[in-house]
Amino acid sequence: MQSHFTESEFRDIVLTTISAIPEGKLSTYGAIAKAAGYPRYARHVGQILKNLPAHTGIPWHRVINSKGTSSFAPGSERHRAQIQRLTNEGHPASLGKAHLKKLFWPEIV
DNA sequence: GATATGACATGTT
DNA sequence: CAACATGCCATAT
Repeated sequence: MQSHFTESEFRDIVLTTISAIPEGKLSTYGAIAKAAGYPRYARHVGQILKNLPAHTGIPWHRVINSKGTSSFAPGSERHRAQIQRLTNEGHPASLGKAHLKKLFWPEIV
């Protein structure tokens, strides 16, 4: 696969995939990458979301790391925002791996 | 090209 | 459970 990123094909499919996460469910960077058809591109999923505008329809807050935690620096604005929204959608403050597995979203678009 | 850097993941200590 | 080590791969310097 060489650099698909030039055409932003990867970016589009990733955002589409994330948009498909049902409310109340969660997913991880790795799972999104995989579902999008790019295994091992977990870091890049993060890179894409990082450059995402603050106000967007993309449910970026439903994407967390494999530990079940927000991948932000504690105390940062986005970190709180994510936790806030997740709590809002009915998730416990601290997500264990078991919990994460239950609410996981493994579907292919 | 070489090195450093990431909203990551997984396996060992 | 936490800290560390490796693997991963595009981007930036």
